[in-house]
Amino acid sequence: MLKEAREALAGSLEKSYHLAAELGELPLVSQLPEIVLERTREKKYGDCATNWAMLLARPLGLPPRRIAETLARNMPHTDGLLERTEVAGPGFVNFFLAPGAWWQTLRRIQNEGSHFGDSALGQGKRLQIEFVSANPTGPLNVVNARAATVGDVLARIAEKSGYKVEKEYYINDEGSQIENLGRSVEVRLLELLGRDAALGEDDYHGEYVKDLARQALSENQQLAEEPSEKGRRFLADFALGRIIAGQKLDLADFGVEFHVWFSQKSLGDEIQKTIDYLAQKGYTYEKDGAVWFASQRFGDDQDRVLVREDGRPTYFAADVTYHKNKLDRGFDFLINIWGPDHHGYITRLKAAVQALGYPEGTLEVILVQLVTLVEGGRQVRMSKRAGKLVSLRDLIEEVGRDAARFFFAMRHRDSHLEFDLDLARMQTEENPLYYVQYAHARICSILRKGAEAGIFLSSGETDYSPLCEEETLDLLKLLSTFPDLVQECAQKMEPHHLTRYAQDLASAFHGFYTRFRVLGEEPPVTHARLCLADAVRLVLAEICRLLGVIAPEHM
RNA sequence: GCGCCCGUAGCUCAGCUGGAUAGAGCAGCGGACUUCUAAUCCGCGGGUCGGCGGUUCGACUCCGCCCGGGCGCUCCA
Repeated sequence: MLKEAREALAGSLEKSYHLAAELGELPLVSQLPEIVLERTREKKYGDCATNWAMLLARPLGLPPRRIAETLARNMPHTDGLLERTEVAGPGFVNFFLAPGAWWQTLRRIQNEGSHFGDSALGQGKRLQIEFVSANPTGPLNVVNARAATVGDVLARIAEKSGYKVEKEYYINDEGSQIENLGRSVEVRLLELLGRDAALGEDDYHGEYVKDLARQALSENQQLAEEPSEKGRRFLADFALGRIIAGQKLDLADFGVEFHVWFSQKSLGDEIQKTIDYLAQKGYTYEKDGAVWFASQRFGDDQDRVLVREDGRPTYFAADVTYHKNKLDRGFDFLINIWGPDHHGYITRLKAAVQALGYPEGTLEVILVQLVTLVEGGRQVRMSKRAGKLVSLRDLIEEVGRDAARFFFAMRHRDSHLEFDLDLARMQTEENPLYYVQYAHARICSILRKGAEAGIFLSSGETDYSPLCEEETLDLLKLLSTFPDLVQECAQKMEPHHLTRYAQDLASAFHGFYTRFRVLGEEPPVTHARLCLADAVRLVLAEICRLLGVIAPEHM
């Protein structure tokens, strides 16, 4: 139900208490517990219920059921909102709303359109979400794809919830993994030239490295000469450029666009400045020839090295600098999305953000768990070392962008995700994505058929009173929970509720569709049902937009 | 050894800051197309919520201890 209706009910309940107190039916106390109206799980308990009487039992010194009965009896009339109240169980007050309460929802959706469900939760605060940020040493894989989906969907949800959102990708284009990449390409190049060379354990074994070597050679024939430092540098830069370009392209085809691609290399001397800044604040010290950050002061279980004995800054030092850079850009909140292998890293980075002078909670790190691919009832074996990973590109080609995104958004981000490739490929009812999309297409079809017959959505006031059957009201009730749902997703930073709701809404509509006709009824009935169908269409389309999948008009 | 995540129906998973008889999808079985798309709908079965204690009117949910699975505990990134 809508927030307005909830607030109205809570207000009436409090009035009821004061009325009862005036009549001497209940003792008067000054401190009242907060009224919480919760959705009921079962219809027989009404549309919503409150445990307020149970909370009042102690302060009033009366049995909760008696309080509940008194409150229910004294409920003032709430112009057309409430049908009746009941007292049940240990002292719940159950509210049964009148149809008019649900018709309000429809009016709202008609007025607000795709803005239905928008909120001011974020108060215009600037939020940056950094995600994927994979090493630029190979194509993006399925775990990156999951992170990409979660990050992108969360960004859309946050935007709808009143945040100003920027999406950013951090390119780790510096460090030993880049050296390894350059060497790996060089080995493959030497192989192409028929010379002796072998990959080391830390090198990249994937097929794409051979491709890179081939492309580099055709681009720069001088590479066929004796190996040189210059040639080596060319190879590393060439590979890096190609890989990053490939990642950008894959993500774009996956529907994920970043506002900023931030190069680690570009931090340059900011790293030293950041270390100096921390030193000046007294958060660093020297030990064993290294410079340490006193992260234990901020709850870390050990201090961390910023500058190695040999004078090179650690990756951590660069990361602290990067986060200082982000904060200097004026963001109010930072969200990082990482894989589970980085979780030991969270405390020290949060410590750094606090050391830089920002309150706890400025940085939140979300971990997205691993993905298992299943095909033909069997797990698809993947090995990073051997370079046998299913890439994001493969996934897009295999199951399509929409199915991949929907499936990645479907599970709680903290749970391992089993991705059934066969199911994702299916274009039948078993596939939840098609189930949802079909509901949308069906409604579009009704609207088209209506338009052909000269029946259009009325722009003015609609008489909703024909919408009174149980299934119809159920559909309306579900629609009215959408704003709460979006807020829940935003607050908990959990996108998966969205897919579940989409399935529920599609299911409710399919049921409605089977039971009732929209077109061909008496004009008032047809008009009212057309409004309802269109409202469902709008909400489904909005969910698809948030998920980044297509809401098809035909199927 | 320490820390984090997970353990719910045959399978994959929900379960909203503690609420009433724990839900959905898939798989299984049985029905429904002369009507706006049957890519759909309706019905049926299925559970010691990993285990044991604790907190309270009430626990899948909170706390403690175990069991099982995953991951992390570098002057690597």
